[in-house]
Amino acid sequence: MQDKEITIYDLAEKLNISAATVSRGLKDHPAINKKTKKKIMDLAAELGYRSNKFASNLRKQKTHTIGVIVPRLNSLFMSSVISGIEKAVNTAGYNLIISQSFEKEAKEKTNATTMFNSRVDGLIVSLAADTRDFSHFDTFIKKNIPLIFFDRVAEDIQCTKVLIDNFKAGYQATAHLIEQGCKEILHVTGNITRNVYRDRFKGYKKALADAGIPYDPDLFITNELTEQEMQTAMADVLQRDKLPDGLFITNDSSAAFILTILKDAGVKVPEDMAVVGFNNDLISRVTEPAISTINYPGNEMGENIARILINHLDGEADLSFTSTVILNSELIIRASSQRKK
Amino acid sequence: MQDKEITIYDLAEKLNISAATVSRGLKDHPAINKKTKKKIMDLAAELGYRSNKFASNLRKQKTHTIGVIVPRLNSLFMSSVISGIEKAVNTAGYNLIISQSFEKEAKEKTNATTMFNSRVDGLIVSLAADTRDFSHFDTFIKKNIPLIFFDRVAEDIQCTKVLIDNFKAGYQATAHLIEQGCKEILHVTGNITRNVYRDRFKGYKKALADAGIPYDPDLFITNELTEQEMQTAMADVLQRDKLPDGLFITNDSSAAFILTILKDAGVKVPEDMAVVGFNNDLISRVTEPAISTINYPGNEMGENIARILINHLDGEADLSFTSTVILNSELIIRASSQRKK
DNA sequence: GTGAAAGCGCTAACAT
DNA sequence: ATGTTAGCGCTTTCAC
Repeated sequence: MQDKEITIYDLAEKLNISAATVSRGLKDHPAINKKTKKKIMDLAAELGYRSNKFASNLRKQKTHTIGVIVPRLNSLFMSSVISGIEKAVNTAGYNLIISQSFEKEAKEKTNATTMFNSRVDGLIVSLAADTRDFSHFDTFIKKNIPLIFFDRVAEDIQCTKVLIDNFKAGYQATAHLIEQGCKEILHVTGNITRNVYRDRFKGYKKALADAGIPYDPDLFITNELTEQEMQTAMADVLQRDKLPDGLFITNDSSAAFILTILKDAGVKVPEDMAVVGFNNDLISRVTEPAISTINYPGNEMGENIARILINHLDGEADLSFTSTVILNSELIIRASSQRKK
Repeated sequence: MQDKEITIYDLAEKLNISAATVSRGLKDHPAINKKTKKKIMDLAAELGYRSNKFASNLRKQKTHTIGVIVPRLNSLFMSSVISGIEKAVNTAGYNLIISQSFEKEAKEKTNATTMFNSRVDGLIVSLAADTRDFSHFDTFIKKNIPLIFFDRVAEDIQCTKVLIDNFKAGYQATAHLIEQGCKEILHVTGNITRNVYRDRFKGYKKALADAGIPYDPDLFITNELTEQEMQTAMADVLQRDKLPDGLFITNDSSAAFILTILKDAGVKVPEDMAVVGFNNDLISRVTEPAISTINYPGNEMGENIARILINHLDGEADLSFTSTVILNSELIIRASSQRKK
């Protein structure tokens, strides 16, 4: 440390007032004289005073920190959610700690522990692909630390959830493929114990049913969504006698990757197979053909999440804390699925 | 708060020892009897004790928190760097606060202030595209808070920098295009006040010079790398009488986007124009044709950065703190630039 | 409108 | 090997 850190005592001494008054003045306490306040503020600015959060948190037993655990940060969707959260949180004077589970339950658990030990005032989570056990959230619930899930939610935990209507999105994507003349629609998705995948799958099945197309289990592939597994799964599909004529794939990166596999196999998109992805990541726009996809309001979702949490923390909206917020999503039609003019 | 929070005093009382002993036992102090340690540990686990970081930080005047400011998190490169940093930092018992500047100097400044007020023990930065003024880092330097830049570095600030040899990478990319028969190579890049872009540009010019090709300013485009600007810039290029026959583009997303523009304009890649990108993001592999690119070791970079910082903080390596670490990069040749078998 | 004083939970110098 | 003690900087109750 170069310059010594300035404390409220230093300010108090120089102004010949008490530390208590300085403390109050700094946070605009109503009982303090305007002039005194101004003197305090000015001196603080001049001396480069910064409040010591540790002392303050220690005293107040509140950290003004919010934790976020997400599977990964490398999608447009996630970064817009985070950006939305950050915006709302910053303006409310809270800090953010972000960590990634890399789709692993084990990492999610240690992340949750770290968050707990950092005494976050609230926790925002989108679950890892392989999380089956939710006991790492028990400590939060027990201590009444508010918990919000978004996108990939834990359905058995009673708390606020913010997500899109995955059933509807799955339905729309599938209905669109049917409308384009597809009859054998392959659905490639993640593990359906996770709500997002299960609901999309339900929407897919309902759209088939509504169109009088029987559901064929051979046209349903679920895996960990890695390139490796996509490769294997598609190799298998492409060896079948009867190829599917439509693909509904649960995320754009996988859809883009599968497009390269189809290309290598000489399958024409959309003529032989029409393709719909999910997320509206940049990647869906640069492939040849561009991929039809479901667009989700990441930023809006982030801001919503943060606002709900902060209102709760600031004690303004205790009541509606265990609600579910559904945001709109939309189908964006591009060349990969467009067969009719 | 539900259950009251357990403190070392609670543990001390139940075990009939002093709080100091508990404190020492908890951190495995060598002078404490093994049996006592075990008793302490066991009781702590049983009662769900968690150390109060605020008290500890307040006392130790150290936060064990490291701040990271990056332009954006949505590239494979950035997420691997972060992942590398997180890994190294976690194992060393430090926490991480991550924030994004979204390529804006203003946001970078407020982020830096937040980090400063959160009293991070060290700060890791990759600069926003439009940062010209570096005064927001002065406070860190003045207070001797270690600062590390990576990738997009501030050259005038004396501190550790971790990056790749952008000159070499730019040279390789350009030389490769020349080797493929390109004579009119357009270089599209960011503002060359930023080291990464300037050095790539220098490499580009050197490769041209070495091949006896004169540098043509019309074949050099610098902008903010947004889709909008790419669109405008390429529209201009495509109207020229003499089109370039090679493109060296400073990042894969832009390269992928430009590929779509070329496609719309009926330009064949690589026949009419050979294309090389930068970063080896997933996106470079899914376009048609796949994009040749420069691969950078994101994870390795992250781990390096974190280790250097932590060694410094833990007082193990004070000396070499103002060094520059150059990591290897490599050219990956794909279809977008391959004209000769 | 302002001050005095206690205490948040932990650590470390010093003592034993 | 363990205990005593003081203090990190802030907030807040209770005085006046």
